[in-house]
Amino acid sequence: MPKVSDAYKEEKRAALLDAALYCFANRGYEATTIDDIVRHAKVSKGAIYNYFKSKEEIFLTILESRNDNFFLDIRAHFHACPDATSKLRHLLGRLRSLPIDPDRRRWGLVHVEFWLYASRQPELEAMIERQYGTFIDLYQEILLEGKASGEFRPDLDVAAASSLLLALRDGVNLHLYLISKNHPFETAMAEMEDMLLRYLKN
Amino acid sequence: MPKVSDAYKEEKRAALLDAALYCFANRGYEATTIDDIVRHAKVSKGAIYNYFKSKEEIFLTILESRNDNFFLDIRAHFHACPDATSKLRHLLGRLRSLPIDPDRRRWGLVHVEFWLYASRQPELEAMIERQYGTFIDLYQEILLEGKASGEFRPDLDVAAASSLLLALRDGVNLHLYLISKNHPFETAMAEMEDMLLRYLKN
Amino acid sequence: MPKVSDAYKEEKRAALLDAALYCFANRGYEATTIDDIVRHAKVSKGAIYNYFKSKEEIFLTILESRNDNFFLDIRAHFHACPDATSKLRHLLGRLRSLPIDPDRRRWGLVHVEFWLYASRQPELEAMIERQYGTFIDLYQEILLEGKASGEFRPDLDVAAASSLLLALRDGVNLHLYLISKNHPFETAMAEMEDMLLRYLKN
Amino acid sequence: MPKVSDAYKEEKRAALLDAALYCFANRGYEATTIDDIVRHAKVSKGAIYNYFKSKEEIFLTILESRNDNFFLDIRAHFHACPDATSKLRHLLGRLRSLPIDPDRRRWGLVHVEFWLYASRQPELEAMIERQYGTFIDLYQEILLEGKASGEFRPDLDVAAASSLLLALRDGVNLHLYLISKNHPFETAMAEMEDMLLRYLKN
DNA sequence: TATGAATGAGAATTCATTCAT
DNA sequence: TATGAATGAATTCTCATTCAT
Repeated sequence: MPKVSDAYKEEKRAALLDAALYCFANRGYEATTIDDIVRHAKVSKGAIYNYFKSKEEIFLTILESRNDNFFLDIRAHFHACPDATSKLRHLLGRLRSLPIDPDRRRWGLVHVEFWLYASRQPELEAMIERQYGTFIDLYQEILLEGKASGEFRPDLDVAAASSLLLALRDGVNLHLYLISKNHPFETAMAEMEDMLLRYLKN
Repeated sequence: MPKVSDAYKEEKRAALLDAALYCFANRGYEATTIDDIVRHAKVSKGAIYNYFKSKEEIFLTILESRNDNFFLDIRAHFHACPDATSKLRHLLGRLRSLPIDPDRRRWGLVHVEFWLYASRQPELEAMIERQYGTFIDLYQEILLEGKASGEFRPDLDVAAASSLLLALRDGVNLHLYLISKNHPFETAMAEMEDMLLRYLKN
Repeated sequence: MPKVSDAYKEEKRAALLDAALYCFANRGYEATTIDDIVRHAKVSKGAIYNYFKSKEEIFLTILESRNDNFFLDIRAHFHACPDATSKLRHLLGRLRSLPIDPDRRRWGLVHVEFWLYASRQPELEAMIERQYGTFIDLYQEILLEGKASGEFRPDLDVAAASSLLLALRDGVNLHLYLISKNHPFETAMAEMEDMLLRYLKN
Repeated sequence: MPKVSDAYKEEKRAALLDAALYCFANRGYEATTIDDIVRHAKVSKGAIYNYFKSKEEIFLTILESRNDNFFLDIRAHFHACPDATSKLRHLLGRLRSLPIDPDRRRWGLVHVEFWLYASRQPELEAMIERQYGTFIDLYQEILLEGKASGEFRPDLDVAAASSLLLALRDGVNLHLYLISKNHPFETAMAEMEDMLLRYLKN
């Protein structure tokens, strides 16, 4: 049985994804070559095709996995949040930590790159919609909880508000990624919280 | 001396830019080849290099020009706006018209692509900062006018608020570009206006 | 009769040759573009083809003309030379002046470039042979005169010696063109004269 | 791990260099295309870039290697030469063998082409100077040995004479490469030896 | 004749993927 | 499975020459 163990394969696969992630983040998806990735993973060029059938598959796998992990992480943190407001604050807090973490900033760009990439390819539309839907659901859940608990005003339009919040989050993300200088991060974040709470709480 | 008129050259240049714009919008900057552009412009491959020295120059020229036109257009409309609130409403109104215009939607993606592109190339950083700065100035102007006229609350942090508004706008833009289905545009826009006015007016 | 005067045409032709000469010398034949030449001549790109049918023709015309002028110049100087030895010294003196004249050094490279170019094209072989023959004739003439006058030894093999002298001259030329640093020009030239006279005079 | 042996790679590399050498010799460096080389080497276009990073690198590699081999060969032959005169004769003898070997003649032209090429590119100046210096050293060594042994006259200016000899050699080379017809090779070579010995020995 | 825009056949190089070992 | 050499289509840009005006 010359077949290597599944654990070994899984490990190698993960190492390849890590290497790809590193390269995508630093150079961008298009600019990253298979050579870059295998060099980084210390693996031969042919080997990578035993694990993924194309560069695109690597890209999509990473995106999916990061998204999944993101949600797992969020959910874990939510356990410690007694109410909707604190959940919202937790989400906003994540944005706050971005400016000081260059890795996460670089990664944000890859996410945007994926959006662009996917938006040109009809067969990826479903993937975008799904990811988008998952976020919308998360926000709606919080808003509904807040309405139920009386934290947020009863006439809040949950569907519209959640898509608005998501847009705001992504816009702030985008600017954080792209604009590095002379940007009043701290106060802008505080203002954002202020604005949101005025809007949600009445 | 039968050299062609300046008008002819200008026209041809514009036609090339149009062709490039069309291709960039449909395929994206990276994916668009010079061949695509010249085929679309019904021009030989060499001809385009009489007008632009590289594919990148075409890209940047389009970006700059669209940005300039955007501002001219905005300023023109502002003349009809008596106060800061109506100016803000005008800006928000532009977002509203996006969903029904597929061309503008496609173009939004090219804009985002430019941000990504520029963010990887240090020599374009200045261009990003400049474009960003121009928008920030526009927003600050409105907010200051609103504070002076008493439309907006006197303790508004203009710097933070303008960067917040810009982020919100770009986030909404992004989602409009990317998410085409099941998106409650209309109500989300109304909510956005509601949220902003609550925040600005107190 | 809309035909311009022949004098005008001749002038323009000369100006084009001058411009081409300048460009060839500075960039080399291959690297020089028609655009370079017309830009330098302040002439339109199409015009040059009214005077020469190709870039190659310009090249060959210049080479021929420089060669002719060279001989005219030599002959003129020879009138002041009473004997073979002084003629030879005059030719050697020309080499001496090379190191201090950057223009002539640059031009030497174009000559070599022509040799290379011509050596690959059978139809130019005749031109090389002709130019070579003209030089050989010149040297033979001097050597014969020197033998007749008793300046040079009577058993000198004029045919072999002239081709030897020419090779020596071109070798020195080549090194002068190519090697710019740490080259003992002055003493090497004196040595060359010494060597030649020992050889010729016995 | 069935990666090919180093010997295989070395062989392939050598085969590519041979193909390039063949093409450069027949068409010249500039005129030779990568397509020419790979067609000759019966290899795909991409393959060559696994061995060399550019056409220029191929060129320089060949030049360096031929130069190195030349010196190894010379040194090997010198072991059989008892004195400076015989060493000098050996060097002159090499020139003699040129006319009958068309390959070496063709190669001489590529060498000259390299000089031209290098003389236009500042970063190659060092390579020229180095190769030139190696030759000068070789000649100086012989001349010094000849002076020490009393073969050559004691007042010989070694620096000047070596650069003179080198120029003579390259001039003769050049003419051999370029002039194929009606050239009294044999007698010219004998004359050259005669001239040199008169000059060196007094 | 003069102009310079247009042409289009290359040129060097890249890179995802394949495949013999 | 692993290796990395091989493949070759695709890409951007160049430039001598042509040609409509």
